[in-house]
Amino acid sequence: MPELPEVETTIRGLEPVLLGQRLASVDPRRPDLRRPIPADLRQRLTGATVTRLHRRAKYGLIDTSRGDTMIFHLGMSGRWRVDPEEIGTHDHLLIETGEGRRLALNDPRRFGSLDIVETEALAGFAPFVRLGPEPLGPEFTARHLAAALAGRAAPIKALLLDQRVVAGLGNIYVCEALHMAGIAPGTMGRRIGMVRLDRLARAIEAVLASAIEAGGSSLRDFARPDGELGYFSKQWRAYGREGEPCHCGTPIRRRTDGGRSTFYCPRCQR
DNA sequence: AGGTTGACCTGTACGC
DNA sequence: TGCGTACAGGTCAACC
Repeated sequence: MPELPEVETTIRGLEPVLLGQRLASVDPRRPDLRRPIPADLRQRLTGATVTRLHRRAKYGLIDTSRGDTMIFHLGMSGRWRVDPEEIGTHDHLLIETGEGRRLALNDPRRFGSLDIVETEALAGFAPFVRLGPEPLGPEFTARHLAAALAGRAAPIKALLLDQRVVAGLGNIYVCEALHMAGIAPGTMGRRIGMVRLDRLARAIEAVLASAIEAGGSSLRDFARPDGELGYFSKQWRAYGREGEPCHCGTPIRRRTDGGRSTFYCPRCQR
């Protein structure tokens, strides 16, 4: 679930619960997820007030009045549960706010992460150092793609999954953007000219924007205690649609690249 | 250096 | 019902 639009929607859903609130308790339930959870995370957050929630790539950022930022990554299976009735085995971090709201970071596969860094030092946080531009920001253009893909022989699908090229795309939205742009996933990066790169950049922006909008339109569902988000209406044109007709009528195909499924239309995507 | 592969974890869906 | 297999939205280290 968690690619850029899902993290963005998560941040927007957490905002009404956390923004301006004092963190009455912050309780890691295990020492690590994908990597160790900083031992001082609890102490640095407890009693602090949340001043801002934002996002970089697929990372959620929670700033506090003490000059710290908690950084969470949802991995493959992470989500925040709001006011859960019970705490389960995969609730790895518990938070209670000054007004008694409770949050649980739930992540069965534990591919996610939790970190805390000084807000001023965010740019130096190791996973951020080499990230490419935000796809919905001003630096992301066809020109940027041209520079990033110059001389690259790897397939465009792999290049778009590389967070150094552009930050925040995952398997679903790469498939969707390539389908929308009419580019075959196996095309070598260096073989894509400016006209198609321009189409690709706009497709990426459009796919992400509409996914965020779809999430945002049902944000009130976020706070359901079961944690089900309910807004993943499957409006995908290619992803998960093997055998179903593309808008051109040709059945969508699925293949495996580097262990990941790729969905594409063999007629529309060249 | 760039490109590719496998490992990390658990849950779920499906075929027999 | 039970068992085995395939697969899942992400990174990152280790290899050619």
